[in-house]
Amino acid sequence: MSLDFYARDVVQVARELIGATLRHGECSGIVVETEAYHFSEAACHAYVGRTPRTRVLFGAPGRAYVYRSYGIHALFNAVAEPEGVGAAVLIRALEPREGIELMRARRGLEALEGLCAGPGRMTQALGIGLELNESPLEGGAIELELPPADRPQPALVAGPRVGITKAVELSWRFCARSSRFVSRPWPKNLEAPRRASAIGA
DNA sequence: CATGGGATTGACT
DNA sequence: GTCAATCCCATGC
Repeated sequence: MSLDFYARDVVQVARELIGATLRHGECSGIVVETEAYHFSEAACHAYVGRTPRTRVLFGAPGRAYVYRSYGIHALFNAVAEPEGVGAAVLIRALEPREGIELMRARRGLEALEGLCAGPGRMTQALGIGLELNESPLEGGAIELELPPADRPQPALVAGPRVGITKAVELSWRFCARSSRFVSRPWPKNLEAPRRASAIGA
């Protein structure tokens, strides 16, 4: 997947990453849930500008942004937008594909549906830690591969992002519509995903 | 240098 | 439904 893919509108990248394959070591899965974050809105870490923490968000697209959440969990993002624009796509859930027994061992859980259903659970299942911050998403320890061009893109639903208190009005969370591997049940009133860029919407 | 707040999860009432 | 765990880092004094 070329850098050009990531150097675009982060909301569009978040949509198109649904269906991609995320791989680390022997474990892999299909991305079924993403969220977009852009420096122009307050829920994004890059909202505060360039700091030691957010430097990677403003850096080259197509790299990993991995940070510690609540002192406990590692959350994995793909840096998007051209260099100089702070933005990233949070990968929140996978449909497990390879290395499932290793994922089960790491998670202490048998059920497929629970292995990668949530951003902290997913990184635990795949063994992604903070040391992978800034690593490239192609040719490095972590690989993010777009689905083959002949596979139709799955139907998406969009809704508000999970676990934030600012910029809650943005529908920048995307899920594969019928997937049972998403991090939480979808709200009752489904919202059709927006076609155009939602930056500033 | 002290403080406060999380892009969460799992255990518990 | 509620709540604690746990630590990095941005902020303010």
